[in-house]
Amino acid sequence: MINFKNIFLGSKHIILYGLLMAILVFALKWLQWKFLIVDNALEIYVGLIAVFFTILGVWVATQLVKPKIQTLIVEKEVYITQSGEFTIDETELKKLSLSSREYEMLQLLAKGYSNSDIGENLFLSLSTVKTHISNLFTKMEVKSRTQAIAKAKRLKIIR
Amino acid sequence: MINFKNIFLGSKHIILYGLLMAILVFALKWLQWKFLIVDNALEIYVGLIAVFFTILGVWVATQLVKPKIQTLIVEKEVYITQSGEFTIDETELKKLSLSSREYEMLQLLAKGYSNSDIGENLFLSLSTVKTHISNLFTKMEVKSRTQAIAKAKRLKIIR
DNA sequence: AAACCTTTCATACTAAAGTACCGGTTTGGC
DNA sequence: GCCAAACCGGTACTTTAGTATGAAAGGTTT
Repeated sequence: MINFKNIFLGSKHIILYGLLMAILVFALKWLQWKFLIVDNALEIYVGLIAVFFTILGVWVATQLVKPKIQTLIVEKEVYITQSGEFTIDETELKKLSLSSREYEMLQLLAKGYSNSDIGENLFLSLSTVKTHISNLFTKMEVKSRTQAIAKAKRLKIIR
Repeated sequence: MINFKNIFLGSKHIILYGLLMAILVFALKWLQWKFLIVDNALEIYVGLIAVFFTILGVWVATQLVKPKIQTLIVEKEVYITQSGEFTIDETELKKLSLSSREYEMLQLLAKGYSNSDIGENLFLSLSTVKTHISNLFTKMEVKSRTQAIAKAKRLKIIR
């Protein structure tokens, strides 16, 4: 996991700090100019003191400050075998955009019905059954009823 | 999870920093003014500078310290769909007394293979495949490949 | 109203599946 | 060695499946 905070503090922070120091120096210089209260030696001295004690502060802190604790939550996947409960994959089913008759054909196909069986069951002519099944195959991109059954089961669109 | 620290450092941090610097500048100016009049107190001035920058250094360091990562493992339940615990009904399979080739045919039938597909796969002639499948149908007491597939799945003799 | 999809049915045809019967080889058990 | 079963392959035939194309009725959407 990327720690944005570290990146921020690791590089930009230091740059920012340096810049602020530079600005401070210039600000002091400007103030010095403006108020003509001049004591260059003192400014340099104070600046060195500042830098030194800043570094000292950092060093002291790194030696004494307790390390921060960041909690990283890791999800461990526990697999639970769910017995039997079959659910139709509605997403996959909608993708195919089958008509109701076509889906009906598919269900009966999977039951092992022949074309004439289906016709007799749904009171349709053999021609009609063939037409529906042919269209079904086109939509499912298969070439035979057995392929249709295999694919339908794989996609979980029939039980 | 929202990291308040990032928000703080992201925008308010800079403002705070600026404010601190402004205060510092004015403080220095004030001190400079004061101790130019009260000359002997240079040590106090430098001391204050030292203290201030030490604190600043500590503060910077605490911001820079790399957080120690504590890993917390949380269990997440994942439901895996049926296939995990499918077992072939050996009893039903033995009842049919299929030969190894016949059973092989059945498995490929269920995959949606055509007779010629099977032939090419197993390096058998179409005639041989037909013979095996025909014998398979007789043993299974079915009349078509789709019926064979349906029955085989019902009896749980194929996956 | 026109365009589109679904459903129904038809004919004609090709491709594949399935049956029946045949011959031959191999393999494992008695 | 013999027998039964499995295995491999073939021919011939019937049946079923699948494709192509068209047509008509009904519903929905634009």
